[in-house]
Amino acid sequence: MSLSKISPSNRKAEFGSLENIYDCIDTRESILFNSGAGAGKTYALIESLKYVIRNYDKPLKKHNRNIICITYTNVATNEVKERLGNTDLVLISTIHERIWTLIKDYRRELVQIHKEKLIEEISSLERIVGNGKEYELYRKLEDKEKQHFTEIMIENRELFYQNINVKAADFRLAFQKLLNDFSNLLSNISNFRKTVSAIYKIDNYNKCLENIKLKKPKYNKVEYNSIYNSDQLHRMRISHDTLLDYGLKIIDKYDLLKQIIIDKYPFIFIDEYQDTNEKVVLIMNKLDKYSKKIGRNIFIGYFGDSAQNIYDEGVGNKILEIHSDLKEINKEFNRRSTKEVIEVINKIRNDNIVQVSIYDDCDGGSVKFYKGSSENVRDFIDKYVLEWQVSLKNPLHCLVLTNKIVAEYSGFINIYDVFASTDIYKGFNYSQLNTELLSKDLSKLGEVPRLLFNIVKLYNDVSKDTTPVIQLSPNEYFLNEMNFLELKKLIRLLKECKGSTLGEYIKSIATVYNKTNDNNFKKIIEWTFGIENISPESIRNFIIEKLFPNLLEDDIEHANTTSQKLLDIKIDEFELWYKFILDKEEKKEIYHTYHGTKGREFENVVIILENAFGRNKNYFNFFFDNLNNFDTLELKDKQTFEKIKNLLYVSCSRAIKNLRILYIDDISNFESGIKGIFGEIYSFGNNS
DNA sequence: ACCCTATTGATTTTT
DNA sequence: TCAATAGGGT
Repeated sequence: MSLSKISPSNRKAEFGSLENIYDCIDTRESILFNSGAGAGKTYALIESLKYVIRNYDKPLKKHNRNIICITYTNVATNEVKERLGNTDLVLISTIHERIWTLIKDYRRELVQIHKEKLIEEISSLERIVGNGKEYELYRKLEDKEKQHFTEIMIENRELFYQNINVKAADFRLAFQKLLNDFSNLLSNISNFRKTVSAIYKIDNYNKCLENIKLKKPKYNKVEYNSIYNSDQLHRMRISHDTLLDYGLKIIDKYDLLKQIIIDKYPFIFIDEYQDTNEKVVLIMNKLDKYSKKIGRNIFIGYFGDSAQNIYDEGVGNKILEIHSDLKEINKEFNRRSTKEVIEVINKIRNDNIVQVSIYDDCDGGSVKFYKGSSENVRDFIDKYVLEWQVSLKNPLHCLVLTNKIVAEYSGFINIYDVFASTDIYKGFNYSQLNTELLSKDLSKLGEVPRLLFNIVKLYNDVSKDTTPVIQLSPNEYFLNEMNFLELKKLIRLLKECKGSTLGEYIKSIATVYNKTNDNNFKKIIEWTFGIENISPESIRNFIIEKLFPNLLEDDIEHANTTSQKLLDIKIDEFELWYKFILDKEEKKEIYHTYHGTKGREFENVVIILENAFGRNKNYFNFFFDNLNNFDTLELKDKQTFEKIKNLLYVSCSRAIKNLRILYIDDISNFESGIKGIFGEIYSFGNNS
């Protein structure tokens, strides 16, 4: 077995970097702990938390104080909780949850900040309408005409939203009569939509301000709910970014709040600092500086790696400009990968952190770079499934760029495509699709995906005899009440439901449901579907209603065929999807997006690389092309370069032992850049 | 054939 | 939001 022997001197050196942190904790000197991929950053974080618990337990408890630990994702929160063990001294959560608990009781102050935000938004919208080219036609109207037009549009909101996704010609048709006096405004529909949206927003915000002023119920508090991805300011609802915004504002504004936080939470730890929002760092900086001003002590520890900053919002290496006077501690050991992998990832990051393995027995891995084409991808993966003798327990992990490709290779592209063609997920809401259909955080599932999840769960649980019956039930109490005979009858009924497609399965369930008088069965089915009237039609209507809100007569056919397509998909495909989001795939090769692998590690990794990413047709080739002339690039290009570098670094550093890269575009223009990092370039497939 | 404008369709990730 | 394309006008 390799990667197991640590020499005493390395062990001592590693402990040394921990001791550096401990010293800073004792002197309350805030730190920036930087370590490369696989350095055991989370380990250092956990050990630091344990150190604080060990040494400050009594005084903290005596004054009812806590340690705060902030992570970037819910998954990471759970991991830290698990690894740290049970303690009520440390409050572990995501930044959003923490900030919200800190500020939510300051209702009046939040409403005040909300009012200021609304006023700010109104004037910013008015500025945009006053200057933007898209609003020119509206701007040219006389004041009276503007008012008239605004009145018409506000009266016909529903019609507007019904037509929000229709093609330009149909949109024009829908509004032609209504806007006879303003037909020139309809010359460009996208501009028209933009203008009207701005008008609606301004109107909403003004009405909201009015309601706050009149002290109407529901307008006396601001709400944050993590399932919304965007603000609904006029409904007093804020989303993730605005929460941080309000947090920063309220902490900036009220010294008393700063003091309370400093008093109650003298130790704050932040995991993956590089991807946390700038505003969080601004908040921490304010707390740090204020604590010094009033002569208190607070320790803030940032743990992360600026070379792994892959999200645009993340603060990255700007952190030192925002939060000054941080003591930097670097850790250069790698406790994840073989030396062959480490050598390559060091070349990618190419900065002051040059990792060495902590293990004496760190060889035995391999890295190879192949050129090929998109037709070769399957063969390439198959080759390594065989060659590396991967198993269900130790599968091959394949990194691709988009969720769509993940869905395709994982075997549920039909599901993905059907959802992508529905009204609520196409166009503007496209990004919502990945959240609501593919998120492994089940609380994020959309309404229809949740319904499908429940149905497939039932199917899966019933077909597997090993599933404890208890899991089928809405609550344990209800099943505990059942006697053996009832239980047997229930299981028999559940097994009667069959079908090879989703539609057939639903039909079969509905048939049994309407035939039987077994209340236990009925309860389970009602709980699964979340509705009381169970019939193929009612389920179908539910799906259509949710996927096509504001349905127009003309589009009913499209909605019908789309929902039929969904119902015609094989249950087997839904099972693949179900196991994918549960992270319980029973396959020898498992697909991820590059971004989705953050913080994880796999023994064998294949990366499918290409030029394009998102809208950018020249992404990864841009990186390899400019490896040697980074200094000559413009600022913006430099930032792009760093982002690509970080993404490549994150993906390649997931590998523990073996790493293969297949580049599926022509690389002849930047071969030397690739060779500089990966060494020899091999050919795969027939285009050599 | 060319120019300009309008329309359409495509995208990573997290809270 | 933005780039590619379709379409209309000359």
